[in-house]
Amino acid sequence: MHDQNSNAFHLKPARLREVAEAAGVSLITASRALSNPSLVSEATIARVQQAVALTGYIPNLLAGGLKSKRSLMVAGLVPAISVAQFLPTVEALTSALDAAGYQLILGQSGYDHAREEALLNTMMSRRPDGIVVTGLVHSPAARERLSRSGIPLVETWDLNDRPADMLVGFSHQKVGGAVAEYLRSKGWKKLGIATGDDHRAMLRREGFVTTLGHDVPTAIVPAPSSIALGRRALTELLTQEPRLQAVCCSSDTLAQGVQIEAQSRGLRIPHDLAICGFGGAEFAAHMQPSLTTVQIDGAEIGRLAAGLILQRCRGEKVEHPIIDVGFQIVERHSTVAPDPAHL
Amino acid sequence: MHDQNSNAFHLKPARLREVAEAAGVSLITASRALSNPSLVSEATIARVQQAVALTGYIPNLLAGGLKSKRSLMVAGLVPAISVAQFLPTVEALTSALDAAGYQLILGQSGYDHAREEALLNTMMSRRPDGIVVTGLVHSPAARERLSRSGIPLVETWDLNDRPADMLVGFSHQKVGGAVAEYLRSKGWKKLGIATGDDHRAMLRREGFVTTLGHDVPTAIVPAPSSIALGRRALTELLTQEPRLQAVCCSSDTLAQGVQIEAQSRGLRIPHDLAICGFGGAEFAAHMQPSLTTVQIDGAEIGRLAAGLILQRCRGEKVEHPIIDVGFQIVERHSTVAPDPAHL
DNA sequence: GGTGAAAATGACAACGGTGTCATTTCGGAG
DNA sequence: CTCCGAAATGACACCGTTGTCATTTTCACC
Repeated sequence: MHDQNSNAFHLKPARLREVAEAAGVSLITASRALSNPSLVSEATIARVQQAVALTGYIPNLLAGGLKSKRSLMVAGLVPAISVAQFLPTVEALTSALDAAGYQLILGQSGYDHAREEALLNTMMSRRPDGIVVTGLVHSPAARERLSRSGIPLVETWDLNDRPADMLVGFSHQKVGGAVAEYLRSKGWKKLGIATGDDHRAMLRREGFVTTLGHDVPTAIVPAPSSIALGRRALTELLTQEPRLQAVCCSSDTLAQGVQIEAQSRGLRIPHDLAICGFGGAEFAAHMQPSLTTVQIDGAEIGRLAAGLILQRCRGEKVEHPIIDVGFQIVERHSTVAPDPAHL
Repeated sequence: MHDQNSNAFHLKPARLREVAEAAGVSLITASRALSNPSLVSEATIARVQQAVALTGYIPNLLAGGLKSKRSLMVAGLVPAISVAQFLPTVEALTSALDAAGYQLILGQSGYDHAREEALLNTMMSRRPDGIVVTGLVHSPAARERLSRSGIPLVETWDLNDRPADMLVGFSHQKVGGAVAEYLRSKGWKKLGIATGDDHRAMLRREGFVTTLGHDVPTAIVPAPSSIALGRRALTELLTQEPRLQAVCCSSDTLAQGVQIEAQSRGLRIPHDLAICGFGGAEFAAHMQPSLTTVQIDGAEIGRLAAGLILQRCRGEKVEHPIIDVGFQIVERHSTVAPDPAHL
């Protein structure tokens, strides 16, 4: 066995017991030195840390979590990772949790309620210390299970008087209404709407239509949206209403597709067609002409959600379990008539 | 206590023991009925499943994983979630793992080697059944720890003769070289490069420069890239070389910024400036003019990575632990001279 | 020096499952 | 009817850590 030395490293990985032995303390003292140092003397902490380095010890959070009932994991559910809207939220959520020693387990519910329910069950079997979902939890059975489990839950990107637990979002109806009023205030008369078929987009459409007080040309495309779907949507809208003046889109990507299709038809924007997006994507500001959009602070939603979960994990009382982060219409060239006289 | 009944649900959640009692079988039989049904009679399985429904049992994967040494989790590391390039990979990875009953724990290493190392340690303490990183594992200490741990590891989005364990990727040097040759073959002479400062982008640049055989105007911007950084990069390149004819960009987003800046300066694309992106983003096809880019099948990388991990988890031997998924230059209008005479 | 409270440490059991090996049941062959 | 192997079930210990309670040590103060 010429390589007996190197093989020594292939022995069973060190457990806390080995660390404790190496440090000359009891198992439980070693445990505290690592996870609750305030209970242990400085000298002992140092010895234990030295022993950790020596043995190459890697804690086992499965074992720790089992006993302590703190898994230090938070489950996060998004419809699909590729939905750009939610990225800043997921990113901020991951960062904020990580800073507190928590990690995110990611799940894709795929805009499917049955899938969402199954995924929540799977997630719950990991005993996460919190769950963050984008959108509301739709399945009543899942809501019931979640509330029974006592796991802190944050619903995001939506608003509701009676959330399952906590909530960080904004009112999609209000967004739709605000866009309708905004476009009308700019003098556009023949309005249309191009929208994905997901729940939240439908709420915005509802607000849009309700505020206008009458039905409008509508193109509904399957979520998630894409440039190609945006092009198709405008084609459909123009079939419904050739004299269309403005389009409200359920995402910036869709709006981009609408604009590309419009330009390829020789329509001048906004003179012949005004466009409003949703989401506040970076590229919206750089489009030619730049795109008016509804800005949502997705990162803030993620941070706030993490904050709520962490507060609960620390056992603190959450004063405001419902947070409305609002929204903001960012006016750009795509909706500002260069020559109001044409109206 | 008018609601004693409903309070009954707030009792401690059911454990497998309670399920077994309700089903009239032993604890261990209940365990097998759920996790290894082939060992249990049909009738018993049915009774256990009924008992599960009755008690509202939710398994505890922390406990199961502790004993069985299968956590059913895979750790995934990306530099940042917002990096669009990796999204299809993460999405496909999540889906493929989910189909096999595994979930992904997500971590953001933030282009920082120290952070990467710390994050890998944290991840390892969760005893994942596999680890997938985008890019190579850079820290030697982390590589050492990982290989000692025996956790299946897949490095992605890069290529290397001696991966830490397994690898799914492609050669960035070759990409750089291929783009250089392609642009030269199209007749462009004064080439420049706009690139993020991350490791892989630098490798592409190396391939680009090596193939050309001489230094070129270079604008290096901090990762992650953005449209704004693309605009700035072109400004810098034009300062270095006012007669610049073509720009190789390290991402489609950067290329978009370069194009916007070029157009705002009145440069015609590709007549006055050719642009090549990287990543195969959807919007590249829809830009005006459409953007030539290097297409990578990110989703395939994710699927293959999941496949390798799962093979290892099943104890199968992996025949080809190094997979080169290659790349493809997608030619579009941004690099095809409408009038070769101008050259 | 004695006293008491706080700080530091330790012993033991337990968290909720599954691996391992032992035992029982069952069905078909002789 | 007996016997044997496979199928089905069961008993027990154990995975690696932490909660709980008990014990020892330290130290300020009278």
